[in-house]
Amino acid sequence: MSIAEIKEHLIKHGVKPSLPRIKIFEYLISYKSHPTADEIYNALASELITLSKTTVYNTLDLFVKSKITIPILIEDNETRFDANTSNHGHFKCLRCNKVYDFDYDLSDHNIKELAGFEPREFHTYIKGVCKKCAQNAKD
Amino acid sequence: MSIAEIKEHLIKHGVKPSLPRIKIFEYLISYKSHPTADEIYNALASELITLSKTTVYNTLDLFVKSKITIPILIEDNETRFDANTSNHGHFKCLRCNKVYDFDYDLSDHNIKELAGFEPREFHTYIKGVCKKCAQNAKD
DNA sequence: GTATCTGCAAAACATTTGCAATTCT
DNA sequence: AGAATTGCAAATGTTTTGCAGATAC
Repeated sequence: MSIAEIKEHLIKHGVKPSLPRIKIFEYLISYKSHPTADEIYNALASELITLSKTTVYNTLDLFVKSKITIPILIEDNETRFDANTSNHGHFKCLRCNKVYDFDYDLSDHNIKELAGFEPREFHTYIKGVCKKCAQNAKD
Repeated sequence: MSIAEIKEHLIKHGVKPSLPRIKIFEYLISYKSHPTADEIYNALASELITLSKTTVYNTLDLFVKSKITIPILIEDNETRFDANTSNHGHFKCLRCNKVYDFDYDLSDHNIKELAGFEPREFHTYIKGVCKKCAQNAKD
């Protein structure tokens, strides 16, 4: 996604495309590392030298409310963020702590017990050991 | 589960059955409300008048390590706990904030993209509006 | 020129840590 | 006594809030 496309994307979802907002969104989509607010702040602070963590938090809150970013609650002491809002799963490696995406659309599965509930968001998380770490352990 | 059965359950999983531990575990299984550490503390403080939050946290950590309790990370500012360790899903109502269980065994579904990953824990969360709240909105 | 956006400093809140007191065997 | 458990007080770390200054339209 180019800067122009990011701007359009933000505007389409009612978010005024200020520089911090564009940069934060760009970071989310180009690194796909599901960063924390702190990681985003550290990554961008050298470029946006007046950036504050408050703005990072404000911006992420705005993105979540505007449905262009979803919070990933896979670890209890940190919230991670993902600009891929399509239904998919997250896999967290217990060794290297990286968070990977995987294709899985929970909403595709008809969960009979939900009868009566009106679902809005679907979240699928798996924890375990990733391929790389499992391989390293064997070496 | 009776007190005697709770004791046995704790011992079987390597947890010495002290009074705070028994009471905290009893609270988890009898209320099934997926309480936070704070809610557990408030519920038990009047009975166990010397109870501290540290002990609640220590005990919950011990339960999680001993695999007799799982942390529920459905909300970013709170960790909830569930003594039902079988694979199942959680539904959080965005209106009344209650967390409900539903039958869903993610591990039953063969997730092809996981090839190479070694899964250990499966978590399924859905947010939306529960039956009761949806009904009230119509009244 | 008014509304929005940004960012500093302080506050809030859940959780963790260090360590001393207590309990259990 | 010795080991494990408990609990107070302080620290930690993330996120939120109040408000003032900057920016945009």
